[in-house]
This record gives sequence, C-alpha cells and structure tokens, in this order.
Amino acid sequence: MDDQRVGRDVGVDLAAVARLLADGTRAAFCLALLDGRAWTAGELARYAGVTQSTATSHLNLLVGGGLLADERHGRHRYLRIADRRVFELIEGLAELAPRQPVRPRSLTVATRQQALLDARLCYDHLAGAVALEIKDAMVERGLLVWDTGQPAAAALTDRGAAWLADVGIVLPASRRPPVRACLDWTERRTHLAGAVGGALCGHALAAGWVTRVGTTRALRVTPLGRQALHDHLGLPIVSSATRGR
Amino acid sequence: MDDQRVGRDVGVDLAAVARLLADGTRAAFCLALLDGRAWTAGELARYAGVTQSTATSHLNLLVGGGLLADERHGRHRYLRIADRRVFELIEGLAELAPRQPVRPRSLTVATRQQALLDARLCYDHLAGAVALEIKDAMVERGLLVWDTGQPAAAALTDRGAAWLADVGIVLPASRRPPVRACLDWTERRTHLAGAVGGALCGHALAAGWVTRVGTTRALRVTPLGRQALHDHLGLPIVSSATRGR
DNA sequence: GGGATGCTTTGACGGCGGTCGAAGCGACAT
DNA sequence: ATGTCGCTTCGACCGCCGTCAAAGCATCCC
Repeated sequence: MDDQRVGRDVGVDLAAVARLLADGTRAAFCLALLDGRAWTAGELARYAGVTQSTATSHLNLLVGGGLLADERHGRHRYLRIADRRVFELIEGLAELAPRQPVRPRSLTVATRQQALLDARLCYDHLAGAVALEIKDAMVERGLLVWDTGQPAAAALTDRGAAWLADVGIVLPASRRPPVRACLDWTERRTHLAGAVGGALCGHALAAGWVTRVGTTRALRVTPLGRQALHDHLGLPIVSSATRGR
Repeated sequence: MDDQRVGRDVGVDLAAVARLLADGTRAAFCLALLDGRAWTAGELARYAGVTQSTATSHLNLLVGGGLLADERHGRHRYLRIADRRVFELIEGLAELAPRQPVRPRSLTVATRQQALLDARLCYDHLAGAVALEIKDAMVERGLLVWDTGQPAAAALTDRGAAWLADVGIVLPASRRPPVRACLDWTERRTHLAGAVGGALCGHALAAGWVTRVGTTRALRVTPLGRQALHDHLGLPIVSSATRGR
C-alpha cells in the first residue's frame, strides 16, 4: 500500500535542494553572492535585513547543502558560491522567476525598481547599466584591459592610472586587488569592481555625480554626473540606459 | 529602517520558483514528468502517493508558477513540463541533489532501490540501465536510428521492423508514434519509448524476460530474459548493469 | 588587561503551508 | 436516467521552519 508511493523513493531528493533556495533570505544571500565575491556573514545579514543569528542558521543550511562554501579568517566567516553548477542553477531559477515580484503597486515603487536597474551600489562600487557603460568606455579608451576568460583577467593600464589621477581619484593604499570583474545578474555581464571600482564610486558620490535614492542601493545619475561622464569618458549626455523612456 | 532590507527588493523573486520545487510531492511530479510525456492528474497523484485533492492544489501551484502546462481533455487533465528551461532547471537541481536520500535503512529497501536503477517501468516501456543496453544494441545492429539532436529524431529501420517480427512482437495499430526518445534522469540518457518501446516491454513481460518486483515499478531481468537478450541482441549474459555486484 | 567586534547557540514564538476527508461538479458509459 | 469516474472546492488539523532577543564564545585592538 505504502509501496505505491514510488515517486518518493527514486533516490534523488530534488526538494531538498530546492528548499534551500525557497526562502527569501537565503535567496537574497545567493543573489548577493552571484557577484562572485566572498561576503562575510555580517554583510549578508545586513544586506538581507535579518539578525546575525538568523543569518547564521541560514548559512549553515546553505553550506551544509553544498550550495555555499565558507572559509574562516580570524573572527570573520567568508561565504561564497560553492560551485559553477550552483551558479548556473541560480541563474536558471532567476530566468524563470517573476520579475518585479508583486510589489509594483505604486508608481513610485516601480520607478525605484527601474532606478535599481539603471544604477545602483554593488557593495562599494557601481553596478547596473551605467556601470557597464563606464567599463566599456574605459576599455575602449585603453584605460582598462578586460579579458573575461576563465578566470577573468582585468587590469588597469598605465594610461588608466594617469586617467584616474587626472580625474582626481586616489587609490587608498591597501592589499586589495585594484581591478576585479563583478558579475551583474540584471545585465548578465561583468562590471568594474575592486579598489578602482570602489574609489571611482566613492568619487562619484563625493563629487555629486550620483546620489542615493532614499536609503536603498539605488542611485540616480545627476546632470552634473552625466556631464562629467561625457567629459571624462565620452559617454553620451543622454545615457542609453534612460534613452527612450 | 525597513528599507535597509535591500536584498529583498531586487526585483527577482528567486524564492518563489524554488518554493514550487521545495515540496516532496511537487518534486515527485516534476521528476515523473521529466520523461516528456503528459500525465493525468490522477496518475501523478497515485505516483506520488497523495490524494487527488492534494494533487490538485499542487498542480495548480505548478501551473500557476509556469513550471507545468496543462490541457483539458474531457474529464482528464493532462500535465506536462512547460518549457525547455524548466527541464534544464530540474536537471540542474537533480545534479546537486543528494542521492539515496535518507531512506536506505534496511538492506531490502536498498536492494529494491538498486533494482529500480537497473530496470524499471517508465509508464509502459522499459527504463533503467537495461533499457539503455537494449537501445544501444538496437542502434548498433542497425535496427534503430537514434539522432539525439534538437529535436531528437529516432525511427525504426526496415531491418528493425523485420527484427520485431522475427522476435514475435506485433505493433498494435494506433496513431501513436512508433519510436520516441524518453529521457531517463537516473542515467541522464534517453531510452526507447513510443509504440515500439511499449510493445517490446509488453512482450518482455509476457514472455517472462522480466518480472515485476512486488507492486512497484521495479523489474528484475530473469535468466530467460538474459538469454533472450543475448540471442536477439547480442547482449552479454551478465549485464553490465549487474556486473561486479 | 579590558573592551570592541563578529559570529554562534539557545529558547520561545508565530505563521505559513501541506495534508486529508467529504461534498460537489462535470464528463462519460450503459 | 442512473452510475461511475476524474477532478475540484472547502474546511479543519498539525507540524515545520523562519524569526528574534539574549547570552555566550572567539578574535582582534589598544
């Protein structure tokens, strides 16, 4: 009688994996980690808006389930996506996932979400369509080399260093890699991260090129910023990201 | 304050899709449907060992979420995987899923599961390792052409038709496609389905080549069957599926 | 040493969701 | 017309799991 439940005994526990991603908090963790970097447990907790204790239990599940790998350094716990297969799984889910979940009831919310796609913070650097335009322009002008092979190799050229100085961006002394490729799930492409990405973003905020929208990660490029990006990188005054809307 | 939960507002609701597959019953449905056929709601309910009412609610969720597509014919409701992307998603999950969940506590259960991998029924035809051996042998002998392209094209050759008659297998008159490729998630390869697959399986059961194990889908290949497969297809008497166990 | 800081453990609370049985409804067969 | 079959709806029950606060532990800094 019970034997009729053959569907349960087939030896592949799909639901176990799916359950790991079936929670909003854990999904947020994974989306954040899609940038390929290793985040600390605390960063993830703040990002998802939960307490550290909650984050800990989720992270234990994800690591235990083989979706994430962790590494302890001193009092920090660094998390990253365990595997290329996990990467692809998450992207496959994202492909089928409803966009703009149920939220955009109000126009203001919809606008804010659109802003998120155009320009936003990704940890300490710029992401979204604008970030891609910046990176592409820098590559085109010989400021950056950008080889997205396996593994991705990216670096600042001498000309790029001169450009930074010209713009007035100073790199803080640190052991941090100057240039990193950061994967962007909204655009499915990589943008500029690392020390240069962080410094560039810091400058953009300080100089009023971009301003934060409320307290979210969304950014708005100011007219001043448009002009600056035009002057320094040759970007069009009307960005392709906002063109036609 | 609440706005700090930026991780939730990114506009891609991963968890919603994952939640659909995070239930054992729904996962069983999807695994069953991986064979590419359309099952009725009742078949799926029996397969997973739940009542019809339970199945209905699950199926509504899966269809609503876009993972399954349904089609009504008379009093039947036929379900199938909605999309190639869904196929790939499920396979990606299966790749990461733990095998042999927690169940194999008793030796008899473990043995039964192994039998399920070696030979079993997939609706009306043979699946498992033995089914693959049969298909491969038929291709090698020129009885079958098997092009697993997109879409997969498979057909019986004239020599194949003669072989069927020689063995004593008659195809019932029907509009059913004679040869179909059926995807097998345990082996990650396709085996022989369609009218020929069904007739072959029927003959194998009737002639005592295989017998059912209890009331499950699992099959055991009898010594008589081994001999017959050797005579008709040149398969080794000791199958590669059981060799070394 | 003392005091931050980052993470983990524990315990308690609350809600969501999976389950079934029973009743209802439509399609099909005789 | 009557019965059967396949599916759906409804209502009720129950267990699981995500959440937090508080306390604890380890590490790092001064």
